[in-house]
Amino acid sequence: MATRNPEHVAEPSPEPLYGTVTIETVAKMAGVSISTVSRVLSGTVTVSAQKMLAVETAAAKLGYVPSVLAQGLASGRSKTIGVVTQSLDSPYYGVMLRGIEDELDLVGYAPMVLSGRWNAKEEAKCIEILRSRRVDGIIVLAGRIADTALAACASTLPTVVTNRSLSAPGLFSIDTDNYRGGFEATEFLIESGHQRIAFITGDPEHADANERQRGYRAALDAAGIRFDPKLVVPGDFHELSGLRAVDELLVKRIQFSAIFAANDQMISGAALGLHRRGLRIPDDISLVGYDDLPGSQYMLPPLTTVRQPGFDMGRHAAKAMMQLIAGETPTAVVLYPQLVPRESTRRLSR
Amino acid sequence: MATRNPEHVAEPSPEPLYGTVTIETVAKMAGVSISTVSRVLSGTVTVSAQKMLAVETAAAKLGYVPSVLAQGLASGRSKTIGVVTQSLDSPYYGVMLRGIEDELDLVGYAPMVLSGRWNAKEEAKCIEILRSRRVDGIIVLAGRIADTALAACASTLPTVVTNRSLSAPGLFSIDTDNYRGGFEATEFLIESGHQRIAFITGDPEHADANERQRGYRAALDAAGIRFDPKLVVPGDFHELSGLRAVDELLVKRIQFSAIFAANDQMISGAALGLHRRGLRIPDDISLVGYDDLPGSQYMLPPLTTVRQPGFDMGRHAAKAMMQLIAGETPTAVVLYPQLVPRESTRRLSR
DNA sequence: AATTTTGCTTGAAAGCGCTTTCATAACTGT
DNA sequence: ACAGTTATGAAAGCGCTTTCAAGCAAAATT
Repeated sequence: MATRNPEHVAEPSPEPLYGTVTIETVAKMAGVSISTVSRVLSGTVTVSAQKMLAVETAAAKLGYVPSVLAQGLASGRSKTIGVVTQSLDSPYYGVMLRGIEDELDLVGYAPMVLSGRWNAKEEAKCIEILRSRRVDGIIVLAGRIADTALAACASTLPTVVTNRSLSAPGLFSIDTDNYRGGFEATEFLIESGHQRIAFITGDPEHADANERQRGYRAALDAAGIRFDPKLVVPGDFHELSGLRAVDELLVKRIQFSAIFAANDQMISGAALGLHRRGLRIPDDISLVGYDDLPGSQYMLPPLTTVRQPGFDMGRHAAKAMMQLIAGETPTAVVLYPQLVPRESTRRLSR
Repeated sequence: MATRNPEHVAEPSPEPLYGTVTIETVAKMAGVSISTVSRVLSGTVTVSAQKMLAVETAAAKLGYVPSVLAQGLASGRSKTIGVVTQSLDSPYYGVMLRGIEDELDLVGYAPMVLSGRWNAKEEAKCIEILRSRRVDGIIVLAGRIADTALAACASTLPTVVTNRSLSAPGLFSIDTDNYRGGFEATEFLIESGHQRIAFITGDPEHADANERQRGYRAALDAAGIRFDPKLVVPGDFHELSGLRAVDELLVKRIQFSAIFAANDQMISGAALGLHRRGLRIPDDISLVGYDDLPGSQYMLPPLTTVRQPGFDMGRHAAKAMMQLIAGETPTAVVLYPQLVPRESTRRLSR
């Protein structure tokens, strides 16, 4: 909206170059001090309607975009929240990121997402980078970094961690009841008549995976089914480990009628493994996953799984972060996993 | 040359509080000026070995982490590249993000990823936000934003756009040959004996989707197969639209022996649609997708698809950005899509 | 009615933590 | 001894926020 009339323009700057227009430019054009411009923009202090209008007009005319960098330096708040995820292309964490982004967007914050590439060392590096960029807080999604390291981080910067439970000053953790999720999944299978239920574990470094396994075990106990360690096969959350797990089970000729895996991705691998051996789902083997990834309802057959409220967890993590920053104690919310029965399981009649 | 401090002993400072340790703290402890500290840290100018050591020791002892914010303000370079993606949980763009992150990491830059949520307006908003944060450049992944808007952006800030081809000053675009990918996928099907090949389109706002369709059409022509508009069903890149497309095809009783979709996600939906109707893959219908998402090799059956070098595209986009920032003209690279035959297609014997 | 108090708007100025001239001082070599 | 190098510190910003105190009009006091 810049006037092209040269006589009205003081500076011969027809194309307002970004980065060139500063608060001072606006102040001059509006005929006020930069303090006033700052006040109008932040809206913290009352400014006369007349000057307010002048400033707003000038800012609009110049296409003024305040430098968040400068604001951050001056105010000590960068309006940025660092987020450490496992991988930028992880479907599960992706959903959580969406929740975080949505929530932060609402309050004028932006996330800076870095990935730890599934190892604690990289995560620590991410945190260091985020620190150097003076983020106002850090959200760690799951994370393999040690609890102590996280607590140390929290002692100097508001920190929120998801998918695990621990407490420390300045630290807020948000988790779902993985034990319960594991229990319900297993229980569902048992109620459907399954007795020989294999379990593919997640990465033992992730507490949530272990909790799910504990739930599996407890459901077995509750039903009076003897726990058979041969039915538990290690996995690492990725598809390939699910495929391998099935191979192992089959090669060792271990009997089972159902598989419960600590996440959907591994079940997906397991499904392929079964397919390769000519076994059908759910006719021969029933499958239950964990997470309910966006793609899981499109698996063939659609996967019975335990839904993790990833999006909501992301939102809550971001909300908690804002509260932490405001000096409040975040309100603890309880998020429950929920079994979503679909078509990868069948009732065993015998 | 003598230390101003009679006793050159540093403060104990047992718990170095982040944000409290500034360049000045380091300078004092090392007994030099802040200029020297800055020079040691940036390594741009030679500093005597003695002072260098003193500075490095002090910095290490204090746990000094420079403020990238302040550096950015002072130097005009924020060391941050803005990235506009479609959605933070999109599997395809996720892979590209990984490529970008990896490459930027190498040169000390960090990405700030924002998502346009599949619409041009939000994308424009993202760009505005990134601008306000004074990013040194913007990478747009695909994007629905108008070419002109992108060109305008590029005129004031180094810009790289993927998955589409256009040129403007300060703008670099990197794309794969979608026409060719579409052609090869279709050709593969034709060579396997298929004649009635349905096509599920992508979002017409994305140029790459249209190119793939053009390739489909061309392959048909090349083989002398009459193009039947009834075989082309609209999609929007998401799974559900693939499911709906199959429904439509089936309800209308249109004959076809294969489906080629503009991306893997839609094929996944289509597969479910076929499954629901009792049709088997590839026995009854052959399927070819596009992208080769991480999960596609675990589909049941594993999907024949056209691999997009997403990771490499991300890397090259980031590399090009660095060149743009350095004032160089990015070296154009050609990335080719590649057909990956798997098990969702079968040879038609007749 | 005259004067003091209160409350509000406003500009000047001091940073925030760095980079980057610029000028000075300390060394070279000839 | 004089120009030519270097290493170094002082100081001027970068674009904002945020005291601080001044200015001033309205309200309260005498």
